[in-house]
Amino acid sequence: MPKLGMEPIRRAALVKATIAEIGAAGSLDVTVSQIAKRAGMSSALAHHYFGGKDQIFLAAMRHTLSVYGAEVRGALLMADSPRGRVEAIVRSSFSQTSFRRDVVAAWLNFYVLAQRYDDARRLLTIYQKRLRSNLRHALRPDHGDAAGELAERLAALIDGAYLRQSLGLGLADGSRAAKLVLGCLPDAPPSV
Amino acid sequence: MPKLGMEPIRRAALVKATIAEIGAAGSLDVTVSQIAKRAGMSSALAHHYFGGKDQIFLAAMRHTLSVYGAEVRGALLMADSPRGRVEAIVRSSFSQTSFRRDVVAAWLNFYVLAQRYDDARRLLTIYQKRLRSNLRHALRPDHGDAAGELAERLAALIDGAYLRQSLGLGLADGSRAAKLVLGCLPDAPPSV
Amino acid sequence: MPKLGMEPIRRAALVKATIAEIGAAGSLDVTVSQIAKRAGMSSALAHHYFGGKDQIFLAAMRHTLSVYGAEVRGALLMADSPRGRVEAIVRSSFSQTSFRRDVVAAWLNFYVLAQRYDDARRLLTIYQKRLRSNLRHALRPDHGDAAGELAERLAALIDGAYLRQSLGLGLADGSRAAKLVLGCLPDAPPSV
Amino acid sequence: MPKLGMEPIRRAALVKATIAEIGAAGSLDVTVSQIAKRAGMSSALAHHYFGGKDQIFLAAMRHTLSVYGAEVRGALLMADSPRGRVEAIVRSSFSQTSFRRDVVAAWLNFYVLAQRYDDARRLLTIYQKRLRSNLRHALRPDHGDAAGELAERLAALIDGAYLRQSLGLGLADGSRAAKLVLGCLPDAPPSV
DNA sequence: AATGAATGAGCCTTCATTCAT
DNA sequence: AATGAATGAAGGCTCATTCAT
Repeated sequence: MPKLGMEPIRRAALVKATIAEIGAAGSLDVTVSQIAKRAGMSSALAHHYFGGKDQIFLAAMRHTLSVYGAEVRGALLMADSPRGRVEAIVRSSFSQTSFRRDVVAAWLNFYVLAQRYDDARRLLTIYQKRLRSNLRHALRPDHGDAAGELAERLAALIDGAYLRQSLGLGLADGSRAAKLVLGCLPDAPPSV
Repeated sequence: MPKLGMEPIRRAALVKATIAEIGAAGSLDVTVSQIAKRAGMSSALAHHYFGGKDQIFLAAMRHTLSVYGAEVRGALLMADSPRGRVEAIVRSSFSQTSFRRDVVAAWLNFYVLAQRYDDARRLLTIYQKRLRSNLRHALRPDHGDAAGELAERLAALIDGAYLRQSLGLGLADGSRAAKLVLGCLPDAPPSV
Repeated sequence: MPKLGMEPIRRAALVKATIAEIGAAGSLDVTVSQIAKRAGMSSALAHHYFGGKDQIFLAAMRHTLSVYGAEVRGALLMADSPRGRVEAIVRSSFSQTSFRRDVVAAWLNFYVLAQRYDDARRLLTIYQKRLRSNLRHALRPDHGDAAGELAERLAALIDGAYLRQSLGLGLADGSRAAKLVLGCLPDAPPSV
Repeated sequence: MPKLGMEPIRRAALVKATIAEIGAAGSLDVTVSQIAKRAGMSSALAHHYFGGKDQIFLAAMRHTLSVYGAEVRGALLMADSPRGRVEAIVRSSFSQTSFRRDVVAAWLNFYVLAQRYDDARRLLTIYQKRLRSNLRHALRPDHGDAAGELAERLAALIDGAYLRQSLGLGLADGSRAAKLVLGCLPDAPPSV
């Protein structure tokens, strides 16, 4: 029963299915047919809307990172102190949307994708830069010149926690992961 | 002209070639033929010695992690203070053998492998446990009860730095990465 | 906003687009979508009007051959001597409408089509017969019993020139091709 | 039962099967699997030896034209007069090896292939050039300056006869085709 | 009249793996 | 010890065709 304006619906379904499928397989060795099937359509249609497997992956990446970005921005709006802003960023990283098993597995594989496709690398690089930049700004008021290095460290810690989670070892609880990361900050601002 | 004792030589060549090939491709999408070719033999022989592709990958993982482990042990022998031991561990993680572009790429893909094969997961889990354990022991004298959490944090930082390196963003210089990680430690032992 | 009498317009557009597309591709490996796009409509509509790909091809063939046939008839009307009639036929074969690069490429592919579809073979067979018959009639007055063989030879020469043209080697100039063909005729009628 | 030195055997079998298959289908719409099956092997092996479909086609072309070329050269050796040399060339073109139904169908499709691949075009162009050159040389002694034009004409006639044969109309008998072509020559040398 | 939506079927190609030598 | 030969299985992608609107 074909209707009009199916495109965005189909694309969204495929993106969602892609993440789920990568998560389930734990790798990019996922067939377009599997993805399409999970999304409830034929593989031909998936090709029709995305043009190819790579672009499906790319779209899934973009989606994942943009959802994460939106979550960070949302959390930042709620924060009312520098320290609160830092915590908002870190907690967003371990929210229930982003720290789910399959999303983390997909995220890990995006790093693999980035080794092959410039587009993917660019996306991840931007994400890394933005994360550090957000942290730096939030850290500056309390930590001054140390903000840069601290941001770098927090960011690396976040990624490290993700990696651990991907092994299924972690910290299943996002809030414990957040605590581990935040513990890295000097209790009191360096000056004053 | 059959030669004697070729087996260990062939296996070593294949393991080395596997890491190089994964590094070059940036993913596990590497054919046995490619690996065998780089190792200077037929793909049939590679199968003969390892039984299958998965086992080649596993062997490459084992090799990488065991080299790393040996390096850590070696560095620990040289250290003469608790703090020195911590630094030894961290520095080993960023040594020129382990922090090379292709080795890091391979390492990243081992995490992907771990999603699929229990053997691989076990290897990585052991590595993670041993790393934390080593760090904990080295930290205990100076940091007491905080050692556990600090070890966790240092370990995550190391992995995070690797991830960054895999994007080619890093810290090409291992010593800078080490500094970043070590900076996480309280300058002075908590209790004096 | 349905329009009336669109059918002949659409069909004509599709036929024209088909020849152009075959000419551009140099083969029958042309998708219905390509044809439809060039004709400014959806592929579904092309199917609606023609029923299927084969029939689109057939229609393009019919059109090409019938245009050629019309041109020959027109030229014959102008001729006022037996020899003139022969020349008219030959010149029509190399007219600017028929001897264009893409039309020749399409024509070549019609021979391929004729290997597969009886309808196509029938069309080409009729064209061949008619060409020979026209030539024979025009040759009879001057060449008597030799007319049959001469007709056969002229017809083969024409096709040979087309084949050459399809390689892009030709005789880009149709008039030179005509001269080559006509040179085959004995300068003076055999008897008298 | 794998043996050594299979490559030339396999390649030859594939080339032969390709011509047969194209001949049977009447077009290039032939799958690698069909060809491989007829040649008694898997399609994977066909790819292994040729690298791809196009190259299989190219090889079939090369083979066909080189067999034809060899036949012409052989016939020329036997001829002992200029006129005999001309006849040798023409007769070779209609020999039982070259004028078979399937070979002619394949030959026709090579012209189609030439529209797409430069390599194919080059092959056919060379064949055309060589044919004309051979004819010119053989005609020169008897026909002097007219040799060029006569050669052109004979060559076109030969191709035209092939085209007719491809429709299944012809001249099933090669010797009648040869007679038709040779009849184009002035009975007596122009100057005596 | 016209089209976007949708799919089943099929093809080229790749690859891990096996086997006889 | 070592390899060329060989294949089954599978995947990405294309396309003619149909259908509901």
